Amino acid sequence: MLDVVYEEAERLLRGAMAEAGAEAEPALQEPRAGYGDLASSACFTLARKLGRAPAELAEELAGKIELSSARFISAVEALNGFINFHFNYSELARATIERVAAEGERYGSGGRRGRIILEHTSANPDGPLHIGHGRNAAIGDSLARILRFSGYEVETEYYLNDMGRQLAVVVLGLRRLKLDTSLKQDHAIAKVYVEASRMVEESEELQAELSELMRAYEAGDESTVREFREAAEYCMQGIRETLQRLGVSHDLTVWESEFVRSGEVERVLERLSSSPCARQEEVLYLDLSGFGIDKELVLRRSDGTMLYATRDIAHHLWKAERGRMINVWGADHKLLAEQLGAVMRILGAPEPEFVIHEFITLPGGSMSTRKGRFISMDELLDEAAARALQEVERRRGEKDEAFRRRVAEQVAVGAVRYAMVRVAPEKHVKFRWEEVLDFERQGAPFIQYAHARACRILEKAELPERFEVGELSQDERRLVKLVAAMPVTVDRAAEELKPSLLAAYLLELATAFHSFYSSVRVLGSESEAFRLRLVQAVKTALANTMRLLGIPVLEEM
RNA sequence: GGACUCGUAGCCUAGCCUGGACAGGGCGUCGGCCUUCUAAGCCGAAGAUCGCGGGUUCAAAUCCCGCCGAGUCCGCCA
Repeated sequence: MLDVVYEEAERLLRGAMAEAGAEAEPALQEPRAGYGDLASSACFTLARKLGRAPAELAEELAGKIELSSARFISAVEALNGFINFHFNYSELARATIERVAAEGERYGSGGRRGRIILEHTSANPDGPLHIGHGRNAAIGDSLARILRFSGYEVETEYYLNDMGRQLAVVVLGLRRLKLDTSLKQDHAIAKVYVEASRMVEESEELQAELSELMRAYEAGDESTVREFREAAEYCMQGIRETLQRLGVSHDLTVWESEFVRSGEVERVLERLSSSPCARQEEVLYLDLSGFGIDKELVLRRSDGTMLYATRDIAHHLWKAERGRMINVWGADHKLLAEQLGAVMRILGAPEPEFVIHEFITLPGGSMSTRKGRFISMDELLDEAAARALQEVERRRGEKDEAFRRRVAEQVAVGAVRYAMVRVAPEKHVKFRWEEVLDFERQGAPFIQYAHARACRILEKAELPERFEVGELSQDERRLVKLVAAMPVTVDRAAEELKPSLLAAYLLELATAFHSFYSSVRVLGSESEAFRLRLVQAVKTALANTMRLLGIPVLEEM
């Protein structure tokens, strides 16, 4: 809705500039509080160009703006060299409320076109997802939801690294250790992995067996392949369970080994070996210094076997056929991301886009599945749910246990997902239990509560067809503007691949709603009809945006 | 040592790409608000040399250079 208002302001401003013979970009921006609803700093640019004072120009242009044709802009003023626009809130309120009502669950969706293959999570099948993987999954899944809502056809992919040393260690461990079937599958695998890693470290014999195992798997030895697949699948069952709990799913699981077995990796090597960047010494490698990457990229070992990066090139060539590639990767893969981009350019293929996130570290340092030093997502969710349950019991003791458990779980999932996505991905996070588990802070529960409050008002009255828009309060204007801003915010999040924008948006909308809720009554008030419709619109905007971040939408809590 | 990312009040964070009006929030602290739609809420107060130093500009948290601190990577690992 706000896009229409922006266009109108731009049209008015351009008209005035044309009349004054002073052309410049409209430079529209969100003003600071107290300076209207929309501002333009175009006069500063013009001032330089024309050698005049910004304030004087702003006065002149503001005077030339013709408001008679405007629908959503009601006033314009010049101040400190800025041109400030004021919205016609009764008009904007009516248009917004009607549009939200008409579009319902689709409000905020866009008409973008194209196919995207989005890779995220992709944790090694050697144990449960830890909180670092959780960050990846939350960002990736939110992006998938956002991009779909924007109109793209999105295919999400879990790239399964089955050719690494990790899975081989697990397989070796399974040959001589008892699998603890009392544990959740991924945790049972982790236990084997930790123990087997230690054993391998201490025994040269086992190291030899491990190398042999990896060779046999790459060669496609039938029984070895079965062992690897079974081990990986067993672990993946546990991982998928956790992801499901978080509301995360993948359309495809792509096994790294497929590209070796299909011969794609071999073909990639042939194509690359004729590149001017290719060097064949004991190993085949690419000199990528022409792309600003000093580190050479080894493609084939002296024993003829391939490396992870080589297989990933084949993987990306396959993906390139399916659509625009977006990868959500951890910061440890930054160099590989750059190298991959360069190689795709060499091959004349489209380059993947990356959303790189920094690490979550524990007080003692970074996490390691191999050393058993990590906090799993299961642990985090259980802890969050237990803590949420205490809160629900304290507040809603009168409700039955099923209700309390369901709400606690949904609050926990929302809190965890929100916490993972609200911080910009490039920020390094130091994990502290108190921060994730503190529901007193603004976060998902605060947002879920705003939605529940809206529901409780709406369930007590019929939604009126007709409504009068009178003079709006400060809170009502804020709500109208925010609801109207939802589609442009979603569109920006999709464009910039930033789910965190929606996290910030939700917080603002929930804050405005809580403030509105405490300052005025809806039911029984003079403007009941309008307020009911406004609450309905806020509820829709909240719910639609919450779904994009995978935050459970609660009617009651 | 080199490359990349981050550095905003006691703590966490937005804004930085696309430079503009007194740097937004939250936690914590202090003080108020439950006989009316759920107080997981609301209202108010105090709290910031935007890491440091230089430069560009009418204007710098934002752009450029240098330095310091933190994280990550720099394997014929994945």
